[in-house]
Amino acid sequence: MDNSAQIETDLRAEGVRVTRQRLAILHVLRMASDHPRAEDILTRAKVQDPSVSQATVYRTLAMLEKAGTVLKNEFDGAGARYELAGGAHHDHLIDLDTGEVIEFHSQKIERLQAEIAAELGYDIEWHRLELYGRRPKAR
Amino acid sequence: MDNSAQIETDLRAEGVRVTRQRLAILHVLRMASDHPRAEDILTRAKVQDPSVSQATVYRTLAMLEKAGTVLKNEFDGAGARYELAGGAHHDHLIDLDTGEVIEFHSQKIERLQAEIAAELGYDIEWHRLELYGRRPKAR
DNA sequence: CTAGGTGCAAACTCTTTGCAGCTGA
DNA sequence: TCAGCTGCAAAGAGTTTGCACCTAG
Repeated sequence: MDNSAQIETDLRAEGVRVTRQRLAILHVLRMASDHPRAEDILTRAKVQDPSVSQATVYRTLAMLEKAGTVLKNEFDGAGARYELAGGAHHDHLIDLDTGEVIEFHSQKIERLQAEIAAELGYDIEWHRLELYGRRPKAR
Repeated sequence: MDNSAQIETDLRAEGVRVTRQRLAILHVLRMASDHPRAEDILTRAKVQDPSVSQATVYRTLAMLEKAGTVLKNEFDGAGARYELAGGAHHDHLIDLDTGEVIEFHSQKIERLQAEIAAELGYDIEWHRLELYGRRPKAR
């Protein structure tokens, strides 16, 4: 079954207009295998639609984030990095040498987090787990 | 034994000058039970020494961070928040209603993180774990 | 047709930096 | 003494916003 246009359908259902610019930005996010910054998204979106502006990229990303369609990450404090929320929840491992971002998931850690929060009297709404490491040099 | 001036001693040993401004900033960090932002630190430091400037706060925090004396956190993307590194390692639970930051530590989670990284072929250098939650309403 | 979206450029927030004068060791 | 530190103010980086025009539905 083809659900590649599901996001657009959902947006329309919420009364959000599906514009050329938004389609270009969504296309970029769908194609991205990295976690691009706003600037990267702008550059790539302009390929498909040169009229896209920086302001629209930021406004669209904010809109999609609020809608739960995209996730905003702040890995290194040098500007946010975005990804489509589509798949299963995951955390990130950032390679300190290459900057590469690896996604992973651990049900055990998720469970432990919930337990710890419960002990402190809290319900977790969301969380952020980032591991920063290096691939040991082969010798 | 009194080691309240250990940081100053260490800094001097590294050839770093212990100035009035730096003492004021260190004092603020030692007194803080919250995780103040640069702006808060400036305001509080000015009480003890009105000559402290914004530039010096940022320069001193950067210096202390590099020295491993302070930890820089970026909880909400609205400016970094600092704390003295002195104690044991811990992670943070942020109360979404009050903004309060609670520190916690779990040896189990630390261990799991290392295991996961190892499976992916990495050694963890450092990590960031933040839980965002709410205290369930009593009923 | 018209409410919502857009480009442009200016404004904002947080942080960094160049420079000339100051000061701790 | 004098290298390192400081305040000031200007510059940067990333993001947000006001406004007049545009366009999807």
